[in-house]
Amino acid sequence: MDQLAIFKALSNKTRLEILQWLKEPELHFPPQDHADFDEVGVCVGKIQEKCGLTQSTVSEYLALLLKAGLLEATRIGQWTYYKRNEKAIESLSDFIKSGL
Amino acid sequence: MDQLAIFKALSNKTRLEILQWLKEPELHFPPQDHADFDEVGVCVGKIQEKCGLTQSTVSEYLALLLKAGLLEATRIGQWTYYKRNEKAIESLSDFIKSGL
DNA sequence: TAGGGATATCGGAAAAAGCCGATATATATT
DNA sequence: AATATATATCGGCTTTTTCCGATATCCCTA
Repeated sequence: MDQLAIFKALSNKTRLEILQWLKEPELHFPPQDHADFDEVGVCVGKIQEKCGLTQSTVSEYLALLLKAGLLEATRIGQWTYYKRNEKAIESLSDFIKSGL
Repeated sequence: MDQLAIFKALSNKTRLEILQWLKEPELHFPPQDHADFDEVGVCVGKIQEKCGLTQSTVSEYLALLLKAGLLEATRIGQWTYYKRNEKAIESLSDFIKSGL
């Protein structure tokens, strides 16, 4: 767990929002067929629409959050679904409380 | 509490280290006269020595952590002492656990 | 009130991050 | 195999961050 990489990933408004949207996908994204929110998360395209940034930027943001360990990715067909890594987020909280 | 400002403040190796050093000042700084670690913290000069960066840089880093709410400052004579704002750090941990 | 030490602020050069359009890759369909 | 769609990667321009030296401010003591 690279805390510096995690904090860098979190030090951007859009990336913070993405994490928060993914907390309750059904509240922030339209219903999706063929993929369960809780199981695999939300696909890149839907996240991109919500962000209002270009596809490449959002893809890079998601890759960064993934690399920091805050998200998990699942490829299904031509879609990549991203969801939160709740364990990592809890670990971060614990680290701040006792290690920071 | 501006989470984005907080994460930006934390997204730097030296600033992270400063926060961690200040957690146990007696372990990381030489004993100081006329000022209690627990009460007021550590003065800028000592933190600067430990960092190995210039005085201006460290002063700015401390100001940034202060502005983010993660540190508190006390001026005594010509010295400014900085210590952790434990309440803010705990709030951050809580925010990550339940709000992020 | 003059001088010295501690800290803060300013201006700038270099490095990194933010975002984009173009292009590449992967998968599905025909 | 050709095409279409979703996502990833690349190159580059712009903005922000990093970190410095110089200078200003604040406070103490002579």
